[in-house]
Amino acid sequence: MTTAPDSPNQIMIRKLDSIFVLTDEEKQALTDLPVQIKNIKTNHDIVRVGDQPAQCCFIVEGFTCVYKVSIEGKRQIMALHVPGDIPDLQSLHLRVLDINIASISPCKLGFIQHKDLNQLFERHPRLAGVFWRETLIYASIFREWLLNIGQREAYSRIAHIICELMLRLKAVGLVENNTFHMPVTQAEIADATGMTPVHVNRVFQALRSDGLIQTDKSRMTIPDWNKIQQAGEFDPLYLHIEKDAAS
Amino acid sequence: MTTAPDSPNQIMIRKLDSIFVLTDEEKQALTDLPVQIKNIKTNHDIVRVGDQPAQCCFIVEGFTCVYKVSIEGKRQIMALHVPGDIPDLQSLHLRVLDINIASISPCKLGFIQHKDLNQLFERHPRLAGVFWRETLIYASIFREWLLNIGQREAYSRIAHIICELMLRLKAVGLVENNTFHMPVTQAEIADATGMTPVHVNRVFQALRSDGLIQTDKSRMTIPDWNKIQQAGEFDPLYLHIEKDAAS
DNA sequence: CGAGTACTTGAGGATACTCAACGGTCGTGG
DNA sequence: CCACGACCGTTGAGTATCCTCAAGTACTCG
Repeated sequence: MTTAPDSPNQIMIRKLDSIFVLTDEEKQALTDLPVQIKNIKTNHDIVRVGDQPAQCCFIVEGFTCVYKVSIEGKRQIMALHVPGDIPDLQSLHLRVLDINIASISPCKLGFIQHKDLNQLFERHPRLAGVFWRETLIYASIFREWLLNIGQREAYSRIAHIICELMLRLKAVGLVENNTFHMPVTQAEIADATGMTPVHVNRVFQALRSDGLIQTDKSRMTIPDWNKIQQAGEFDPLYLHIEKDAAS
Repeated sequence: MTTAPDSPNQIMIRKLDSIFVLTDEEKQALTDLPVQIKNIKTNHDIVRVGDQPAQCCFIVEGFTCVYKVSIEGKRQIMALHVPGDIPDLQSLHLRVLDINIASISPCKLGFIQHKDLNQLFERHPRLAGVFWRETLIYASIFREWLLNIGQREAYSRIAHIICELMLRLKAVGLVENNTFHMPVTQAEIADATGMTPVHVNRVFQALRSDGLIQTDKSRMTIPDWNKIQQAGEFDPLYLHIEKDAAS
């Protein structure tokens, strides 16, 4: 009685439901949101600094990242986004974007008009709180990354980011047998952790030889969660996940 | 006809007005918010990881910081807050705090109950958007700090943080003749920039001898804005300030 | 099969850290 | 009024983590 189970909106609903349990009515309202689907290629800017979008997008498939480039030309990746995430939700209240968002893999995106979101919030005031909460969790992740980059050494830093991705993918049901698709290059990990690709590569080798990760192309397997969690000093409180999706 | 001009709420109103111009009616509603004032000493935790506060606070006087401690015992300061700021506004939608907030100078704080805020939002829906915007700007600052720590070298990093503080203080009218009160120790700057106090000290000496800053106790003077702005690669877009307060 | 991209390896070097000690200032109390 | 402790800032010497530069190897795709 609920809805088309394969509507692209479902992945976003699953994500939101993982951080704040939704009623059936709210899920229905979200399912009915008008959405425009677009496919984009790898390494394509979705929005750029200075843009003033009238819409935001959520990820149906693929990974995106938020980045800025320093005047010296160095790129910092500030966030990675996985299916279900809404990377530019902030544009709802910050009209002028101060960041770039790009795909780092082939992506399927769903675009929602701001006006449709605002209408939704009028009818379902609790949902405004859920979306607000979503933006606050992104802020919380930024803070954790600050701790990560500022205080942890390279080995823990990379272990931490892998732990985070695994839990976030698990929340939307994209982890099976401790294995998940992670289409992130070592160069991108480098830009996300404030390191060089060369050093990331060396740390990856150390993580592999210590049995913390197994990689095969872009598939990542975590043989021993406790071990990598400890290495990454990972405490999931900051993700504010309330409910894990069973996969 | 507005209100008691010296009510403690005014500093918060001035801050909010700087990021989203308020109507007189909205200012009045904010002035009427019930507030409890408390004075606290330096280096005192206001809230801690795991707390579930039913209120949030704004700063009337003094500076606070948001911090976390890694398992290795290293402290990362993720944000500095100045008068007018609402450091724990996120607690409105993230019930369990994942951060600590502490004073770094003697502070006067105003506490607002969550229920009073929610009531305010019901009567003035636009204000909910303003407070949401406020949390989004904090997120934007976190992102800029990521760029700062991840990609810039020590000299620019410290110049940048000084630029930011000056602009934020200017927005609430706390800068006179390019001089402002900055009660932040070098050890705190170190924890905020992911450096050691020793190295911060050396960079401060370089900044002084290059004529970018002048310090006298906790008073900071910026003789040449363009120079330090350039050194810090500082672009204020990310602060999303719409209106500067004249001092 | 060639070009592009990602990954890997080596050697040398620089930024920033660690450890340790000293000086200056301020508030407190005898 | 001076002595004391506490905190902050400063300086020096040695060092480690991570960077730079450079080249070479796999893999994928048209």
